[in-house]
Amino acid sequence: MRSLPPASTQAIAADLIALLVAVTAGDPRVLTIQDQNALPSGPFELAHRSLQSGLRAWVERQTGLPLGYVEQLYTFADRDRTGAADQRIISISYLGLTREQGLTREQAESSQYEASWRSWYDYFPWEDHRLGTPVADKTLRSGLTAWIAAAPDRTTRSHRRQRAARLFGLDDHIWNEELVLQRYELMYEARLIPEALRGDGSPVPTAITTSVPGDPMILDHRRILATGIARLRAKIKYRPVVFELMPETFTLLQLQRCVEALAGKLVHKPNFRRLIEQQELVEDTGETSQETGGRPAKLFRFRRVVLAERAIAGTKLPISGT
Amino acid sequence: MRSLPPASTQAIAADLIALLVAVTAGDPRVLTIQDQNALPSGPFELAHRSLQSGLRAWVERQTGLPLGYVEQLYTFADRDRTGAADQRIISISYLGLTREQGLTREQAESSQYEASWRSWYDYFPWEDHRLGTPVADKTLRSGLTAWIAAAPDRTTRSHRRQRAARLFGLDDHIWNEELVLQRYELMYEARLIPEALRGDGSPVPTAITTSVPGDPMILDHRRILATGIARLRAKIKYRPVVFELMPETFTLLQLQRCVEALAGKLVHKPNFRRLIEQQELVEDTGETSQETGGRPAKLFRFRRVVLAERAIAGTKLPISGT
DNA sequence: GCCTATTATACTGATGTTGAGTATAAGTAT
DNA sequence: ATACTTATACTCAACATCAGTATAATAGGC
Repeated sequence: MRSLPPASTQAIAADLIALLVAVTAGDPRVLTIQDQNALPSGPFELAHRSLQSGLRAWVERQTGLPLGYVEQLYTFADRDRTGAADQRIISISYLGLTREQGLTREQAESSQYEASWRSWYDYFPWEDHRLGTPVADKTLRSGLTAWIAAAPDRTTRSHRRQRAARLFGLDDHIWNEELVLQRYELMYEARLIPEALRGDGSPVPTAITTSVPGDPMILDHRRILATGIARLRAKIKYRPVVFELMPETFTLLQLQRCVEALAGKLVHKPNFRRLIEQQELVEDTGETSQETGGRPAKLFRFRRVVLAERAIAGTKLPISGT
Repeated sequence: MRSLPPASTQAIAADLIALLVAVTAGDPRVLTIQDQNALPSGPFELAHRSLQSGLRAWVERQTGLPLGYVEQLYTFADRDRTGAADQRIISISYLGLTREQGLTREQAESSQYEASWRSWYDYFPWEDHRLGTPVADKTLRSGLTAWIAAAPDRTTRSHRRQRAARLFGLDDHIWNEELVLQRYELMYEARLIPEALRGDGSPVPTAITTSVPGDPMILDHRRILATGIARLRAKIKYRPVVFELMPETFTLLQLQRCVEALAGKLVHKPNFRRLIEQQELVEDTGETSQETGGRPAKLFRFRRVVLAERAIAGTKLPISGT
């Protein structure tokens, strides 16, 4: 077994990739650059104290966004993810939660990289189940069916059918909104998305491929996005991170809409309110909002103390399996 | 905002650190090298297809261990974690589950690095609550008390008291076995562990420091171990990963002891069995084990199919908050 | 043969959580 | 005024969880 450090002295470089999420107008959005098909990335420099501080410094300087919550997502270094074969880039991806606003003048005016916010459902239309099963499903389904039918033998076919059914909530399986990455991976295997067709010379089933909606991204950025969505959908259930995405004060329905936007499905209103109140996550500001079109709603504020209280204990949000 | 790759071409190297876990004789153990205070690490080479395949190849070749489950833990690159200031090592840590056996001859005979299995409670004695609150607690508690008392002002003191109470289950707080990392970080801040005293020239409260039990490790390896323990303790509750640590056949009590070893606390037997059976995680082999000293116990086998079935749906284990 | 230690198995009840439905209050648009 | 929208407050059944108890089957020591 090898001894300690003697680290390899090869041509390796490190990049930080930022997945910045905000929720605006009931839409979960990600910050993109370059014709809106790439995630912003920055170099990891020796000057940085740590990976996270490197990311924070770089993002806040360049965008002026208030980065509340930041967490490491995943580290990638697959050989085939970058074109060059002799050099290797390690990409450490981070998920950051913020609010869509306050892009610096510099940022807003510079159209060089065309930084802009885009709904993550532009890239994953099949992940939005708020209005029932999305339209994408019809073409997606035929793609899946073709993939299942194309299996070499009976058992493989059966396995594929099972897997597709479980992941996409077919037959009597229920839709599980957390399986974003697994669904993406299945579609990659099934070559239903353009990314799968890069680099190797195997036949391209254009008929299927071109028909499945959802914009692709460069390299494996869409995969990183899938990872982030999955992580966030899981996290909001046991950590009070949603509030990083909310304005200072908000109504309970706004909060609910935000959660629904992230989860991609609707929640039961009375239960949602019960859970929020039971856990004392918010406090009444005494003010009301009349912009709702109906009875004025109380405005609440996040009780910042719970961050200290439950850095530990955790939280619950009612996103059920139905 | 920066464009895409232009990755920095600085002196950066990448290392893979392996946290290999097995459970033997009711003890959760980790593979260590170098006088048993370091985790094995290997280089990340250009030849490797991906990070995970690099780790797998390297571990299995050198140790002959059957690596079942492998997952990425965390990526570190803090400046102060390595001695050298001008070079930067990115360490990607992985958690691997295996069984303690089948170390290759080469491995077993080579005493060069003295690879050996050690109980993770050697490094974290305060994490084992199977026999009630561990003895470590007395010295640990006085350390915490000193840290609380040393706070500069009243509010800080109150916060420290709160935090310590919640993390270590003092007063009427319950012990949460998942907070391994947070406890380690508190102790680091409170300078109750030797690692905290490296590198900077601040005063050393030897009286306290030397009295808190638990072996230190080199660099930030003990922190990585804490991260891994926390991850595993969380994971066994919703993923059937325990079985990677079990022999082919086992009794329900053996399984329970394994879970208890990992969680560091005892579980309620009837409830444990009910949950295991309800979920159909195991199947009867028809054989029994008489090595228990009592009534022969049925031998069970893990139903490998559930890996396919619930790569998705998840699993439950009864590790309660009491 | 009896006692004890060990495990297997079955049941019970209190408590808490969850999903879903209903009723009433307070505003706005027509 | 009326309808429509949203806010807020309850209720209820189904289910899961925690904890405790009782009984049966086997081995080993005395």
